Amino acid sequence: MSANRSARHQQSHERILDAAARTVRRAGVAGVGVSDVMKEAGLTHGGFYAHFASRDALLAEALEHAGSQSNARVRERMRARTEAGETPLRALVSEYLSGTHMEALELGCPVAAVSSDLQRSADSLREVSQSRVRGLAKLVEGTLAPGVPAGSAWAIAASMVGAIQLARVLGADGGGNEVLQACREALLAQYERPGQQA
Amino acid sequence: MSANRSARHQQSHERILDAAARTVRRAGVAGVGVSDVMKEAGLTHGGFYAHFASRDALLAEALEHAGSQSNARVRERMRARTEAGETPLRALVSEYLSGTHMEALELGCPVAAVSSDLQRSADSLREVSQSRVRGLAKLVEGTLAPGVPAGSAWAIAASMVGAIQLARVLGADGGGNEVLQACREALLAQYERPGQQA
DNA sequence: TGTACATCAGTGAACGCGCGTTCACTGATGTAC
DNA sequence: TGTACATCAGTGAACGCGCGTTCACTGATGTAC
Repeated sequence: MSANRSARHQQSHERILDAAARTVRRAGVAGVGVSDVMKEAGLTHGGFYAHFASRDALLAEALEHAGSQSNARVRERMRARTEAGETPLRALVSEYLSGTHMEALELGCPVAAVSSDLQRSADSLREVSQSRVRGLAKLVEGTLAPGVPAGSAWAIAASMVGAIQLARVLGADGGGNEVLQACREALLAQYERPGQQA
Repeated sequence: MSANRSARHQQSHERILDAAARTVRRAGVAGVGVSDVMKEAGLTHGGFYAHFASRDALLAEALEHAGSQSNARVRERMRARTEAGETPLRALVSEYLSGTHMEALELGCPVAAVSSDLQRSADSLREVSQSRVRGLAKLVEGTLAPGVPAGSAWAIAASMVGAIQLARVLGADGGGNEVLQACREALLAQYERPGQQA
């Protein structure tokens, strides 16, 4: 069959990465344990070093993975909204600042999930951290109405990241939804121009 | 002299708390080690449990301490600005989103420093986390111009927290200052009304 | 003022535990003839 | 098609280390007379 050794190896690699990408968002950078991740991937800890040079190397790949995964997820959900007539900005804001995203720590935006860790991340994570942050800004930039200065992308990205974090700290039953709503309204009031189309 | 045993004990307690409040912001919740904190307070690790029931108890007190410390610091710096004629909102935004605050992780706002940790904080930290977040919103609320809806405090707090985090990830030489500037401008454009006074 | 005693903040060795990492081994898979 | 061999992904015991926590002890400080 087509399943040569390399393919099996690669499948395991991806399962490990997937588990780590979920774990790092759920438990934070310090909460990623080699044994736990391997167990979640259906393996034992000993085989880890056939896949990654070190825990640090795993973390860097996992962050990258979480970022593109989450990006793809948001973009896809946005598409349904823009096709229904929402402006790109409204689609993004509605998805990113949704109750669903607030509760989906494990599958959500890694920048929001671990930004405090990234602030002080070791050299091995610095690069991927910055590229994830820039990726988020790029995502926002693509939704700006014409005439809105490009620097606004940073203001919007910052609002979204901060809002979902504060909302998560308060919890859904502690005022989190009100925080999200206030931020959605503020962003749309300031940056959405009526009549704009995808 | 007036230095009875209780007073000495209390002085040590405060030095430990101070060290922990700095450490938790610099290194994150997971980065707080009992031995290191005690060493930074000029003591050995063995004496720790005469001061705190557990590491968790220290963390809760340290967060509280960091919060009021940082709050007092911001309020004081704001006073100089409002006395010079700035609106309270501008004073807050200028201080919170300053390069100084970006670089002063250890003495800055603990919500911004450890919010990712707070999102998933254990039960022992949940309460103090939420009260710190609410405290930040209260600080913002006190600066709102008349007529601005109270819910805006959440939008502003979220923007500030997110902005300083993204700026820190990028670093001063990686675009962090631009992020701060974009956020300052966005917030003032949306919420500051000219002619308002402290 | 001086001596004997009680208090108690702080010391440092020791503990059990879980972590990241290593390594000799197993056993399933694919290849050669 | 069948047998012998090579490859290599994954296993699980073991390691050194640093962590949070405990505890018997020290020695400085304050009190009693």
